[in-house]
Amino acid sequence: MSELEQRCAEAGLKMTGQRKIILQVLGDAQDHPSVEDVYDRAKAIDSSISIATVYRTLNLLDELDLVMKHEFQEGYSRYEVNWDHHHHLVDLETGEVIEFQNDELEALKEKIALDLGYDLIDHRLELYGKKIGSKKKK
Amino acid sequence: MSELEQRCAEAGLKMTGQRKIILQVLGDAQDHPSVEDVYDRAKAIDSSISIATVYRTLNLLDELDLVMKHEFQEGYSRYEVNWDHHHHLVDLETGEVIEFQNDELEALKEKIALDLGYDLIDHRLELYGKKIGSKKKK
DNA sequence: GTAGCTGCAAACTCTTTGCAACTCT
DNA sequence: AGAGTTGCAAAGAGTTTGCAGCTAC
Repeated sequence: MSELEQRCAEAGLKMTGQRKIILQVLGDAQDHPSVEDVYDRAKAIDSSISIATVYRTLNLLDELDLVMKHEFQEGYSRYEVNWDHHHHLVDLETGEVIEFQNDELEALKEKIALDLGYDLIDHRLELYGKKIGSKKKK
Repeated sequence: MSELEQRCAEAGLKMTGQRKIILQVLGDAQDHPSVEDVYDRAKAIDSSISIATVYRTLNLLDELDLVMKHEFQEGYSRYEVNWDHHHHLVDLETGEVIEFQNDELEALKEKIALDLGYDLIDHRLELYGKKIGSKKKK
C-alpha cells in the first residue's frame, strides 16, 4: 500500500479501484498534470473511469492536503502531490514548470505578514520568465 | 481627460461613452472590483451598458497593461488600475485585500529567477492570512 | 464613410451536482 | 447491510463570441 493510499485510508476514505488508480497516476507524475491529464492517464489504466470521479477525488485530496492545487493563469487547475514545500517558475516560452525552494523567501513572507498584523495561513508565489539566452524575438 | 483615457487614446482605442464610464469606475475604485462589481458600478451611471462590453474592455486594458487582473483563488477575476507595483495579502476571514510593497522581496525574486537561468517577466505573490488576535475559533 | 465598438443571446470551458446503481468495509 | 462512491448527463459559473446595428473619428 502506497504512502498516499495509507494516508487516504487514515482519513477514512474508501480505497476504491478508481482512487487507487488516481493516486498512482499522481504519485508517478513527474510534472504538474491538469485534471484532463490525470483523467487521460487514469483512463489508460481503466478506461471506464469518469472525469467526474477525477474531479471529486482531486478535490478530496486537496482538502486532505495530500495534493496541491495550482492555477497558473491558464484558466484551469493543475495538481501535484504535496511531498514538499516549494514554489514554481513557469517558462513562458515552453510552459515548463520549474520548482524551487528558498529559505530567505520563506522567512521574508512570514515577516511581511507579521508586520501587517497577520498570521500567514497560506500563500502563493509564482514566477514567470524566459530562459536567459533564448534569442527568440517576438 | 483623465490619464487613463489619455493612455487609451494613445493606444488607438476609440473613447466611447461606455469606455469612459468603465475607466471612471476603475479610476475611482478604492478596492479590487470583480467584473460584476465593475458592471454594477458602471450600470449605476449608464444602465444600458452590457457585461460583454465590461469583459471586452477589461481584457483590452489588461493587454495594454493599464489594469492588473488578479485571480485570488475565488473562481473569478478582480481588477485594479496598474498605478504602482505591489502585492496583496488577502484576509481569509473578511475577504479584505491589503496591499503591500517590499523591496527586499523584489530583489529576492529577481535573484531567484536569475539563479535558475531565467529573465523574470512576470510574477505573482499573494499572502493569505488571519488577523493576529482574531480569536474566532473553527 | 468606415473601422471599430456595442448589446444581445448563444456558445464555450471548466467544474459541480442529482440520481440511480454499485462497492468497499 | 449500508454508508460512501461511481458514471452519466444535466446544470452551473464565469467568460467569450457571432452578428446586426451603431458611433467615434
